[in-house]
Amino acid sequence: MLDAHRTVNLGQLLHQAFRWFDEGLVARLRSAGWAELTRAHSSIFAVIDIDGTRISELARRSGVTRQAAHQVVQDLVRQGLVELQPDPTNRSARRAVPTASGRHSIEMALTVFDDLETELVRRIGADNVSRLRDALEHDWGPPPVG
Amino acid sequence: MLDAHRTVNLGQLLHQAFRWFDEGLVARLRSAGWAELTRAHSSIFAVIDIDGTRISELARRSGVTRQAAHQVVQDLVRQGLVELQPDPTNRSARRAVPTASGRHSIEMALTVFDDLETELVRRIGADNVSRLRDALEHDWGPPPVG
DNA sequence: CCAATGTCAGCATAACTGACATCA
DNA sequence: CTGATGTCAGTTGTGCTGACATTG
Repeated sequence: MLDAHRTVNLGQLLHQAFRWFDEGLVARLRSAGWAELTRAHSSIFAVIDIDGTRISELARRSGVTRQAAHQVVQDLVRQGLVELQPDPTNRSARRAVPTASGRHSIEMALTVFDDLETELVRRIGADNVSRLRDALEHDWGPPPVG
Repeated sequence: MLDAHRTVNLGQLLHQAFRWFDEGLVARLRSAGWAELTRAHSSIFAVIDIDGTRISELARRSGVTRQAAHQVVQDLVRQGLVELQPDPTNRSARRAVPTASGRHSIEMALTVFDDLETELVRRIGADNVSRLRDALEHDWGPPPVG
């Protein structure tokens, strides 16, 4: 019973599943020409709006600090995938807005997401995938700390 | 349709779910006295056998390089949680074996895993959790690269 | 005065690649 | 000779905390 690796825990399983998607995404986008793609880039790109999003909002959505999101956005700017524009509603804020090239990359990424999910359906069945989605889309609330 | 954050993808959902478990685990083990615990430690501990495991095998199970696993094992040795013993079947190999203190930590971790899963059942229901498990325990195969 | 935002700097963690010695 | 294993060294990626200026 103490044999930890035999009793596979849910956290472990979720990690493996996440990596399945992450590796698939990065591998395909790289081979499609996005050479400098890393996980940090894709995780920001996964939550950006087509018409632009504040850095602090990107941080909240992707679950990292403002400073970490800032760094990734600066790199995406360097790669020509997003532009920083002033936020008309707040002069202390700026919006990260995808460029034409960035929008093209987002389209690619969304296509890859679909492909990966389709491939998963082929491998474990549509029922399992939809049940997986159902469970994950529930509100789990914050991780229990106490 | 290009609004990426509205169409939440499975990879994103899996990442959030993994972090739910990971943060819960680390928070509880830390407050139970394991001060130096990090994700790297727990991910190795999650796959070690009670009677010892080769470093290269730990690497394969946890999905990192031999060198990365080596580093974490060295740190676990420093913390007195595992010992390195010669492998009787192969003189170029060594087994990382949990100490008494290490076995105690593994027991704690397994208890926390159970608690977290129980808490999740309370939040999203037993049906959802068991369906989640079912889907994740299928063999997904390697991430599609081509 | 306070809260949110963006930014700069420094630091810690974690995993990587490369290289090499040992052993089956 | 080849392949697996362990190890050392160097490097990169990633996110963190702290601090500060600006804006609402």
